Amino acid sequence: MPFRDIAAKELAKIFSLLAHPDRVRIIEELGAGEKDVNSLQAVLGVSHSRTSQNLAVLRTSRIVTERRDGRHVFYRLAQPELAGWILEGLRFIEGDAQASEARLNAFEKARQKWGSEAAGELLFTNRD
Amino acid sequence: MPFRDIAAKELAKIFSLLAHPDRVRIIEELGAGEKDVNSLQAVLGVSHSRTSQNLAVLRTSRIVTERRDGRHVFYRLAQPELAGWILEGLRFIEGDAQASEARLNAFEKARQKWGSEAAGELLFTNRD
DNA sequence: CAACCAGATGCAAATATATGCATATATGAA
DNA sequence: TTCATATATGCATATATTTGCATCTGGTTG
Repeated sequence: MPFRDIAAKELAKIFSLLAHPDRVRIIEELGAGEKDVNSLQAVLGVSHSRTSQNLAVLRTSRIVTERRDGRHVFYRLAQPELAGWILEGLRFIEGDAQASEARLNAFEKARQKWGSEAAGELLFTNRD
Repeated sequence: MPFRDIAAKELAKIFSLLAHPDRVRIIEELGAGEKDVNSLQAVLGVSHSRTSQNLAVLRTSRIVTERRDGRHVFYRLAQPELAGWILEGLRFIEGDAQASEARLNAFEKARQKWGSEAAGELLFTNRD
């Protein structure tokens, strides 16, 4: 298999790891610093099982790493720039001229929110 | 639904559009300029139907746009920077310290190859 | 010119495979 | 035992891949 195909396959796999709302949220949350499972679950507003399962996906693919402290397990991004890269991806959504007003507004808010926190600072400091 | 969730959902959807080896390849090929379906099919080495259907996915989500000329349909990236963004994603694969030698080599080659073409120039001109 | 043929592309149905989610159960530390 | 987290199972849904057919276009031939 040519290297292009290998690379495309690997990259596609990475995209598929990110192709889940909960996991996007998790990565963005962790962009602000490490958090334990319980905090994440509370913020996401989903079941602990679901949170744990999605963390398992990210952990298995080494997108996040874990640190145990007593009964709590704290997760952090293995590569913090990843959160920044994901935020940058928001640009392409915004760039979609056909996007609905509501959608654009949602992203504008999201960008302000996330942009003012942690990883967002990498990208949005000199924009707008 | 809070805007964070909307945004995460939309972004996850975009990731899922990219989470396919053929589509990654297509985007990278189109990063070098527009191409017709036949050329893409030849380069990818997959059936025309598969090529067409993956193009449909990208077309429907307005990641690519089409232009008809005679019996040929030429596709191009709606947002050329997208290819650059994807290439940048390669960094996170390379950054994975656990990655196998073979995998790293494949990516090194891919980076050189793609990096010297079209969209790659956006990113890799002042690196290495 | 009309009929026809072939290339290029799109689309659909059938099947295979993968993914997500909830429920239930397990581990492990205090 | 209880709290925090992880994993297993089973089912529903979604996605991918192949096969076959429909459509459109341009050139060719009668």
